[in-house]
Amino acid sequence: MNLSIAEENYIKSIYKLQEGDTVVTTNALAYELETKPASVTDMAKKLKDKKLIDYEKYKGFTLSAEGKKIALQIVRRHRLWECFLVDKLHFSWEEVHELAEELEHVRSEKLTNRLSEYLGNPLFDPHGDPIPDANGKLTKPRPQTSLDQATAKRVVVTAVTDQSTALLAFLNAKHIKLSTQLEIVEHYEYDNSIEIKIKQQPSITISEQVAKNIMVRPV
Amino acid sequence: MNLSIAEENYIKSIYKLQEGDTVVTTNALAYELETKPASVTDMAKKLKDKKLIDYEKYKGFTLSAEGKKIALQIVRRHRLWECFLVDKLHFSWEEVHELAEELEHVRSEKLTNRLSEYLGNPLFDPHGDPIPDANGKLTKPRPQTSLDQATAKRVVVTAVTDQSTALLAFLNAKHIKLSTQLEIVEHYEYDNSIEIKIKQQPSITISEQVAKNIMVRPV
DNA sequence: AATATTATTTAGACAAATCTAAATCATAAA
DNA sequence: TTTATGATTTAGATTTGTCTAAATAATATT
Ligand SMILES: [Mn+2]
Ligand SMILES: [Mn+2]
Ligand SMILES: [Mn+2]
Ligand SMILES: [Mn+2]
Repeated sequence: MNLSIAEENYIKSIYKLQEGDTVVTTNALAYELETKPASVTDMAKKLKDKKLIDYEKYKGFTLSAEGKKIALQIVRRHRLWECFLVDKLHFSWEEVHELAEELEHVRSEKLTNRLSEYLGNPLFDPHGDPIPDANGKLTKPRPQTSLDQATAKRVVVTAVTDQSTALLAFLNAKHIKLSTQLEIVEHYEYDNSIEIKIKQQPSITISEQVAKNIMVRPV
Repeated sequence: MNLSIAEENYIKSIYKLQEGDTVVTTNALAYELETKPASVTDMAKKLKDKKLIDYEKYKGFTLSAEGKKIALQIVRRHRLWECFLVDKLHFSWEEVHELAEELEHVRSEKLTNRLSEYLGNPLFDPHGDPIPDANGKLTKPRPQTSLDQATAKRVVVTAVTDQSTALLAFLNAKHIKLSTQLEIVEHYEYDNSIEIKIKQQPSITISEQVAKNIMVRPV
């Protein structure tokens, strides 16, 4: 199966939107890929012909087994490159997504596996997302809740849901990154903002919107 | 200047063929890029419009100053990725060209410079070719001759001219790589074959064709 | 149930990159 | 200097991925 970069991007986005097995709609995918619904319909036909998606007119689409396999390979490459950029080249986590978006399209199993080995076969990328192994198997995600739902007093950051540059830059400015330990000082009912403290630093208050996008686990 | 991958490949190939300032012909470039002369003419018009080459119908072409600058950036990325693949991921030198052919198209100065730094700002790639610095300046190539012209008795391998997988695989099998020290034992006039010895190993005889493509310097 | 709204598809067009076949140019040979 | 050969360009097509505008289907509202 020889896929173009465009086809790979579609496959990956369908995978992302589908979460489990929800049907993906034309408009949602167009929005995700910053393209137009008409273009999505065109591509849907191509991917259906290649048996990578199940698709009936007006009924939305989901990845086929083969499509899912390919999606996991792309996601694997994407997340491994993100690890490389952060761990080895010392990029900060909000910079790496865009670069990985291109690097992920270099299709070489040997390269991918060597890279993984070189990085110590990491299980999670810099944003806390699990990295599929060479067989496409995902590590079971660690038990986690969003920061606004957390009940424990001391938590550690495991992931960031919204990976917009804006949020990641904000977190960077506040020195909140993956594995950062937070102490939840106060939960203000008025606007659901949360006061948190990172050890050795003065406590800060973050909005509900931010807290919703920070995933944490106890201790 | 936003170039497509195809345009970048053309620029790089023109750079390669032009060596100094020789005019590049349509057919030569078509052969190099494994495409057809008609396609080259089409692209020549585009690159001329973008002022990356000087081109008049039927007169061949050369890179403009801007084109040369871009070529050097692509070459820099290509050779740095080759270093990465060999030094860090332990690929052998005959495998890396193809992968670098894709990785070179990720255009990010920051990534390129970080990668260079990470590798210790290497001056030569795994095939002995010089790596342009961030300003496009090339290290003066070391004084070298092809193995069949060498006069010194003991030489060290500095580059390989023909980078076909076939030759590189042959050299690999004979344990000849960059920086390998060779002792020239005998030069047979009959077919211009050369008997060489790598320390600790029985001597071997290589053909003139191979010797012509191995560059060496004394000591 | 009829109508309005929104989602999706179709029709037709365009740019990029390629190709084949035919035409044209440059030049080497006679 | 004419002719033959090879190199190069042009004309016209094709594929891929995209778009706008119009048509149609699905769904929500009255
Ligand atoms: Mn991508
Ligand atoms: Mn990520
Ligand atoms: Mn390339
Ligand atoms: Mn090289």
